[in-house]
Amino acid sequence: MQLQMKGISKNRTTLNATGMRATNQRALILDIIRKEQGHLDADEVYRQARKKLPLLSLSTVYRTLRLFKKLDLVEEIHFDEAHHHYEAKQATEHHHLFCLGCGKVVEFTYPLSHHVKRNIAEAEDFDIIEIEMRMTGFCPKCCQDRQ
Amino acid sequence: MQLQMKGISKNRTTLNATGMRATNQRALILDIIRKEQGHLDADEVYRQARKKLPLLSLSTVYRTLRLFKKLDLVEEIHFDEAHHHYEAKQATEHHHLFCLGCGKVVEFTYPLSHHVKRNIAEAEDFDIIEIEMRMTGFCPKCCQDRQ
DNA sequence: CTCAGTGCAAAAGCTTTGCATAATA
DNA sequence: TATTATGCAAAGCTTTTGCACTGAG
Repeated sequence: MQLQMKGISKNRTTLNATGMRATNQRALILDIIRKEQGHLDADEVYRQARKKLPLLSLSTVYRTLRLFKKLDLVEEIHFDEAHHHYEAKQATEHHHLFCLGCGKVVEFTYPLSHHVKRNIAEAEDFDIIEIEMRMTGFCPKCCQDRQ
Repeated sequence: MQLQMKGISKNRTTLNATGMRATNQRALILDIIRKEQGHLDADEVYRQARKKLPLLSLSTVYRTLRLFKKLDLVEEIHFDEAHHHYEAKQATEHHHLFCLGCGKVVEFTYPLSHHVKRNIAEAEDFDIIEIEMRMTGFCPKCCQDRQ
């Protein structure tokens, strides 16, 4: 069986390039995460994916997300909530603003990496792989509502 | 029943000041988090606390940590692991380095807040409450081991 | 054809909740 | 004494795992 959807075949190529098997499930999940602007958690990926692959199991979603994370295809973000959120790995470094009022997530770029990586890594003799800056606060709308 | 331990009575004062009841459980948990340098998770707090209060229940630990977080007595940190870690609220802004090899956590200070808070908050019209920078990588020892 | 990947169901964490009891103010 | 907090047990969520079956290479 071959799925014929926009972007899917490109994803198959991506998957093949990593040496792992390009299954429909994996291609679809990668497609969903790449198309989606937001920051999906496992269950949201699952619900979206089942529209096209109704037999898909939640375990496969978890296994796939874990795999993608290891392969650096997706990034795991840690909000206040106990569970994880995922987004497609992007070229440009960006960070997250989390609104305590409405839960909205805003992405912003900030040239932190080069500067901090050099300074902190030297200071601490650490080999830095990743930087994640998470800011919480209130978005304009919620600022108003609180007054 | 009154516990007589170093620091506990001071914690009772802290607790009373917030308007909530100063129970032995709360005083002890606050004491443990304040004395501990590391970043304890709920279960670690529980195990330590039971040495002195053997009947303490894990639910109380969770309820207390949630309360302390709301009262701004502790800070919740998000590592890769799915569960939360807690540390006593500190005056100086600091961030965390997490070693992917051995799991060690290093704290470091970096004057990020003032600069970023101003710049990003303006850019995004957000009212920033908190900044958390989390870096992952390999500590000196694990760097060596990997070669 | 072979082995990696999947679905299902069950288990394993972590965290929250309901309720009777105990302790604080 | 009037609430508030606790302990226990049970439930709720998110995530992982075992195993037989399916499908990609």
